[in-house]
Amino acid sequence: MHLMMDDQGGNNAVTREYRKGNWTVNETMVLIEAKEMDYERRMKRSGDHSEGRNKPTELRWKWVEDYCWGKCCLRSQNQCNDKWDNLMRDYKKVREYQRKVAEREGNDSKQRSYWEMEKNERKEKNLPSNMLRQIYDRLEEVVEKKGAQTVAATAGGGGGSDPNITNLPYVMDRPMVSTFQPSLPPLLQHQLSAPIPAAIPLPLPQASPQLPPPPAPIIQPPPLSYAQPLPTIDSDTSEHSDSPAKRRRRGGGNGEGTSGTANNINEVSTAISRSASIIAEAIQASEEREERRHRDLLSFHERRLKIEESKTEINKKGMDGLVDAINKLANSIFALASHKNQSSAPK
DNA sequence: CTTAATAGTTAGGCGTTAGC
DNA sequence: GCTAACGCCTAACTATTAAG
Repeated sequence: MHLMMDDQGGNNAVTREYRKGNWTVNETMVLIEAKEMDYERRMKRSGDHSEGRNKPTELRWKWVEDYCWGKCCLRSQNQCNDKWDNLMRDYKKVREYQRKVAEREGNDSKQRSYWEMEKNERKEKNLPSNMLRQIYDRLEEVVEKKGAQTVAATAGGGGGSDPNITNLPYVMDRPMVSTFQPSLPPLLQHQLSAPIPAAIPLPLPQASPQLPPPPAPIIQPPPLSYAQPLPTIDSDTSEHSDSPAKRRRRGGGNGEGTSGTANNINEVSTAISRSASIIAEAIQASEEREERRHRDLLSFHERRLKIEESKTEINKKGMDGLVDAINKLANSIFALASHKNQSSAPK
C-alpha cells in the first residue's frame, strides 16, 4: 500500500510513500516515458497559444510524478527531477563522446565506441561507467524528438515559441499538490494490479479540459483530472510553491498557502474524503484481483507439472514395453535359429 | 517572482580488502 | 569470522543562470 490516509486535524489527505533506493531500469524507462509525454503535452500546448494566458504555471515535475505513479513508479517529483538531471548528465557525456567517435571514424582514427569500452576505460575518459544501451537509446529518442519539436514549434508558433510555455487550460486550476481522478475508472484498477512494461508506446494524455481520456488499450497513463484535484502530502518533504532549493530545505515550515476560504476547505475536504475512499476501494479490489491471479497462476503451474509427470510416466512405460518386446523378439529369433540348426544337422 | 535546467558537491549504501 | 578502512556509485542537496 503506497497511499496512506492521513487524518490529522480532521482533514483527510492522501500521503504518498515514495520508494527509496536505486532506480531500477524499469523505473528509469517510466521516467523517460513521462518526460516524453511531458514534452509532447507542452508542444501541443504551445501550439494552442490562444488559451491559458496569465494562468499559474503548471508544476511540470508534479505532473511527471503523477504519471510515474500511474505506472507503478513510486517516486517523488524531486526524485524524478534529480534522476532526470543525473540521466541527462550521463547521456550528454556519452552522446558527445559518441559524436567525436563518429567524426573521427571518417579520419581513419581508431577509437572505440562507448559500448565497446570496458568499465575502467570509460572511467578514464570521464564517462559514466555503466550507462545502459537500452536507456541511452530511449533517451536519444526522447531528447532528439524534443529538439525537433522545439524547432518545429518555434517555426510554427505565434506566441508559443517557447516549449516551456505552460498555458493549457486544463492545468490552470491545478493546485500545487498532486492529483488523482476522484472516481477511478475500472481500467486504473487493473493498472494498479499489474506493472506495465515501459517499452510499450503509450497514448498521449488528453489535452482537453472537459473530456476524460478515452477508453484505451490496456496500457494507458491513468487519467489525471486537474479540474478536481485530490491533494497529497509528500512523505519526504513538503513540495509546494517554493523554488526547488527552498522546497527541499527541511524545517522551514510546510509552505502551505493561506488563501483558501473556510468554505473551500470544507468542499475540498469532502471531495478529498470521497476520493480517498474511492481510491482505497479501488486499490483493495486491485489487490484482491492480483491475489486471485497469483493463485490461478500457481494452480496452472501445478496442473502443468502433473501433466508433465504423467507424460514422463507414459513414455517410460512405453519404452519399457518396447524393450520387453524387443527382448522377446530377440529370444524368439535366437530360439528359432538354434532349432533350425538342430533340424538341419546330419543324422 | 517563478520554474526549469545545469553543474558542483555531499551523504549514504554497498562491496572489497587487509588486519586481527 | 569480525571489523575498520577504503573506494565506488548514485541519490540527494545546493547554487547559479536563463527565461517567461
